[in-house]
Amino acid sequence: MEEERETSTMTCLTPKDPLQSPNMLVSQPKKETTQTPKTTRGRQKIEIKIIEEETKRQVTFSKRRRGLFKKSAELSVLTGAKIAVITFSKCGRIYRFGHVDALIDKYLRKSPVKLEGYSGDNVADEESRRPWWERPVESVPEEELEEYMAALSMLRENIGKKIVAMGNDRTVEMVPAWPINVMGWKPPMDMQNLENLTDGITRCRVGDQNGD
Amino acid sequence: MEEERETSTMTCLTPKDPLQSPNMLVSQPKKETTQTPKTTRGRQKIEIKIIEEETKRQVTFSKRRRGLFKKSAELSVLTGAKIAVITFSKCGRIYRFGHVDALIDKYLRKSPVKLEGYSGDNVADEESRRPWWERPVESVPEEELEEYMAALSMLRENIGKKIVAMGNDRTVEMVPAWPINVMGWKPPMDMQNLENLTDGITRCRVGDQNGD
DNA sequence: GGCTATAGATAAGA
DNA sequence: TCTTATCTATAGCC
Repeated sequence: MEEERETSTMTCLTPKDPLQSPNMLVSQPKKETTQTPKTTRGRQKIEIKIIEEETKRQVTFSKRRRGLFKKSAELSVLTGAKIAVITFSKCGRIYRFGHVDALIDKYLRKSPVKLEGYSGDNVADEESRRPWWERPVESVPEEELEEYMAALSMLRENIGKKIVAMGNDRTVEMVPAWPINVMGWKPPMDMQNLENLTDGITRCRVGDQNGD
Repeated sequence: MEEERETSTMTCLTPKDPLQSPNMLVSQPKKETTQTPKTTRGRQKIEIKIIEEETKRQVTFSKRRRGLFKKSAELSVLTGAKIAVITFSKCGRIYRFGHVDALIDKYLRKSPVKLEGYSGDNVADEESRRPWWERPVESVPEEELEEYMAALSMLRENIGKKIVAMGNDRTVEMVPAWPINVMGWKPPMDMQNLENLTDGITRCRVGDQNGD
């Protein structure tokens, strides 16, 4: 892979291979003749760099975002992982995948509850490495916990709901019943469990079983 | 595409095509003969459903997560979008892509600053739909703003740094200088700008130019 | 981890 | 949007 088929590292519009006789389709016993009778150029290799052309960039963003979300959904279903994706398009439009709010929440909970006063990495005791909901309340400085939880629940509320309320600006909500709802791609029945993508809190502790 | 090549919707280990003469490689003028002399089965079509087998699932998670992150990086570079991906593997190990903390922060900022007292969706005035940093301070209830910002910066601090401090548990930090750092895939020079993935605040207002 | 061959994603063009 | 031809990701193995 990555075999550098040719020196197409400059532009990808090398003006060769001019598509002759555009009426021949597949299953043509193409030999080593230099001419390839095709109807289109097919997918061209592109350089991974900013696409300057406005229209082209939008098309690419749309296609690839769709692809990315589909991949996310597949990974999620195949492996049972919880996944969240947020994209900000170049001009601030937001697309989300997966129940981002719940995941962010979950994500934040994995952080140690101690904040400024956190003494460093030598806190190796199991206690601080557990998600807070499994931790005895006493092990946490009261004020911090309260503030933290308040912040969390506050933020959680907002993340999930308020974005939707902004539907009339350029922010786009991308969390339907189906994480992906692209045309021509209907999720198989097996993907129904994507619904629980971020439902509730998995009781699986940090370091409980094997890693993956 | 999606041509349902055969009824392989059950398992993917249909015991046919037993790999005969495994010494022939590519550029073989394969005709419509039923037998395909290959060295491997190649990629097999799989059903998108939970992979029960532990080992297999882990391998798939690893491969596909890598692919997902690569796709994310590409999308980001190609279109200039800011992207964050968080994955929780089945047993709580966290993988992040992109500067998630900054993006979450940015994401949160798009939410209306008013919290509990928020009067609903009828707040159509431009003011509330702008990111807060472009909003006159007077338009925001003082206490709320203060609390909100405090929470944000607090969380921001944590998200980025504390997770790293947990390196000795099963949580894995995936935000190197390079969003992707997979073996055999070295980012082209053009991808250097991934560094700024979430740097600073884009001055692009909501609804400023064209959407994408 | 690395290798093949195939499944799947997608750049161009219509 | 829809199609086509290619490029790229990855399932099954070692």
